[in-house]
Amino acid sequence: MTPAVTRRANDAWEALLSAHARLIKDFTAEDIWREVSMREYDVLYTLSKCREPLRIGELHRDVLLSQPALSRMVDRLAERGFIERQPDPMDGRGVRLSLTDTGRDVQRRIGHRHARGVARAMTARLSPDELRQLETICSKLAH
Amino acid sequence: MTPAVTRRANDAWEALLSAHARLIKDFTAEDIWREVSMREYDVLYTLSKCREPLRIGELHRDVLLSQPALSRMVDRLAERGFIERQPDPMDGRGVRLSLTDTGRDVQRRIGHRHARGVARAMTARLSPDELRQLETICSKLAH
DNA sequence: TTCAGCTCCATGCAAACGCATAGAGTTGAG
DNA sequence: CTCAACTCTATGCGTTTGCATGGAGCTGAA
Repeated sequence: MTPAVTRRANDAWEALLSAHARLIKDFTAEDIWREVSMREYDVLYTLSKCREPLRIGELHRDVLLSQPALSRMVDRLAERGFIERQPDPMDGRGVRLSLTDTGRDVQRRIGHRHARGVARAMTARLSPDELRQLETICSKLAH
Repeated sequence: MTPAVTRRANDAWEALLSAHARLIKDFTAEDIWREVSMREYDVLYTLSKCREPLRIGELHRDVLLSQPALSRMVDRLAERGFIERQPDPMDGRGVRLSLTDTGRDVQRRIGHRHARGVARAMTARLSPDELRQLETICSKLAH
């Protein structure tokens, strides 16, 4: 690997990091996180994408939290009536998580408002073509 | 804004978020964070880029931490001898931060190893052209 | 010059985090 | 069948975080 490519890779990572930080700050500043924090929303959103109940371990692959932190967040969200924990009939160690009706409702409501903020921020800075490129490239990075 | 563009914007953001989470996890797993955590490194790195001492407020623009959290992280890093706080002669409220020699040394050492990990991860998934596109697009998002 | 309003950083405090580890359940070699 | 090794989730504990706020210093209109 040439020094030039190494340099380019690091510049790209630094830019990604800056973009992420900037956008997270912008989105956090939006006044829609009264019911759930952005991190909690992330969990609800991930669950909303799956028809079948998710194991905590599977959820952990998508969420940037340690397993214990995620376990406790699930505690709180269950306590508040947003998600439901059920023992996994296939595996006595496991837990199956699903949204409650309330949880699904909250996710949809917050999600709708959040999505508008995301669209506003992204389209203000990028062309449709750039949006497509970004998604393609980031998808490669994620897998 | 058409629904299709809104959709595209949200897909791009979701991909960016996934890529970020995945890479952060990968980099965190690297065995180079004995002396400083990745978040602490981020502060040292930001300071290393600036010739003149930085104000905490300026640092705060680059780092994804609340102002109080950053203030305390600076405390700890100063306590450990990595950075130096000096009163700002121009502004009695302000503090000017700079790396100590030790801090600069640690930043360089960790930075070198980290950069190799970054290059490895990024070039394994993206072509040089994609790296360039990613940097261009993310730079637009960051400003 | 004064002082109300602002900016900057630090601190009190409760919530949330990560690391290490425990406990319960699964799996596969013998 | 047995049991050592492994997987999955939860818990103990010290650290770090964010929110609310405090105190000191700046600034500009009166």
